[in-house]
Amino acid sequence: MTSTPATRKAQQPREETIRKREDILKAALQTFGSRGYKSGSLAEIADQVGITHAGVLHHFGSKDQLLLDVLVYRDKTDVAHLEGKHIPGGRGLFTHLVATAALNAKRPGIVQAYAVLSGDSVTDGHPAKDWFRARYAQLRTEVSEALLEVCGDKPPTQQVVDDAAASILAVMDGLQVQWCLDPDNVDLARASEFAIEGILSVAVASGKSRK
Amino acid sequence: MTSTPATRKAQQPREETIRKREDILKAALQTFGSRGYKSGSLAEIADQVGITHAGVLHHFGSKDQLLLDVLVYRDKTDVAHLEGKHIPGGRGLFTHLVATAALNAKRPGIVQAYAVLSGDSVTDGHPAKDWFRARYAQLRTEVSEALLEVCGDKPPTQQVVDDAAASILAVMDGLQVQWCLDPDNVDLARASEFAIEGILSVAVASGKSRK
DNA sequence: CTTAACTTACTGACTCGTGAGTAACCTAAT
DNA sequence: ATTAGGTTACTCACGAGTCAGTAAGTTAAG
Repeated sequence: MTSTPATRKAQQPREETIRKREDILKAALQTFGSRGYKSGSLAEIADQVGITHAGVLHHFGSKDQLLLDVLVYRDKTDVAHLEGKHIPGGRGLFTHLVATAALNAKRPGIVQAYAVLSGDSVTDGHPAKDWFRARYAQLRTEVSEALLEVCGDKPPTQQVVDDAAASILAVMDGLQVQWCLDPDNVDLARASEFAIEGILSVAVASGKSRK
Repeated sequence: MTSTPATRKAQQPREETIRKREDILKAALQTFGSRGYKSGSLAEIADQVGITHAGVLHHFGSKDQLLLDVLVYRDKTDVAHLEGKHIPGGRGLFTHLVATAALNAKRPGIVQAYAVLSGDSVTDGHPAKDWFRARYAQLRTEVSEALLEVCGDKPPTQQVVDDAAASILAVMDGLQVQWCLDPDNVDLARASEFAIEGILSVAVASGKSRK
């Protein structure tokens, strides 16, 4: 099985193939994002890149695997357009989140995909449940750390930090759902900024007022 | 065709039938809530109440219609256990929301159903999209009105009211998703209370500080 | 009160469509 | 010559909706 031959180099696929795979990932994000995982068919994805559904399976092995690959691809490209490789910490994280919300208001497809797939992931036996759990756990940690940094030597209780971190992510996600359903009556960018800054200030204040 | 005989009264279905229909609705909420709309099959629902999928269709006509009926049923029972028939206004609304969050932490099934179905609803052509849109619109209005009432004669701007209302609903929904994925690391009740009170206080303060 | 006419609440069997995965084969590049 | 990147042609499974029939109840007439 694991006969990875040391003599043979890992055999990177051809340039063209890499591009093709990326095309498939884009198409899959589009399809899963707008129809959901179960309803999004391999055939529809394959169509978009001009091959058959069996061709897609050739590259990704199974539908489940494709979904997982789509998710990491989506994350990778999302971080990619940041100049530095990594998300900032401290106050910068929160301005970054606000900026992301503003950016998102201009790419409904991405927002819909996230709303659909994160909701999807809480169904029983969903293939991406672990992925989403881990992702949220990591995001909460990052936000918590940034929050502590902002508070300096007057940190709030651990509970407040945890609640604030979860709440900030929650409000962003929840607003995206409402915005997808009713874009004319929800101002995604503005409401996100209001809520993030609000929760942040309450959390920071909670630290300052401790004796 | 339209020979509705005036002589015959509208013929309410039998007691037993009403109970059966309710059983089906409960089963459907369970199934759609845990598997999603597309994956939840009529056969699985029918099994739970000891009939066949054709029997379910006899009562509800189509799967789409069943989903819609499930949603109104769920809302109805949710409000039912409130002593007064209607949700309170003013400050009471917010304590009610906090109480609901605490209650929800004890009924994971309901929470999962809501998380799954609201996410589901933003997919293209989803049968319950309009229903959810209308529901959120109404909830936002109710929260906005309650917020204005709390602020008294020093109301914030309309924008702040709108943003706060959407944010409060959003944070509740978002926390539910995170809690479904990772109940050990998210305290649904506590975080909901923190966020609701926090957003509320920021909004109220925003009104007071206006000149 | 009984019987006939009708309705309700189903079942079982079927159709029609869809969709993932597989296997065999083809073709072009290395 | 071999492998990567496909295609065509399947299979197998599932799921919604239709339909004919049936058993049980309901209503009205004699």
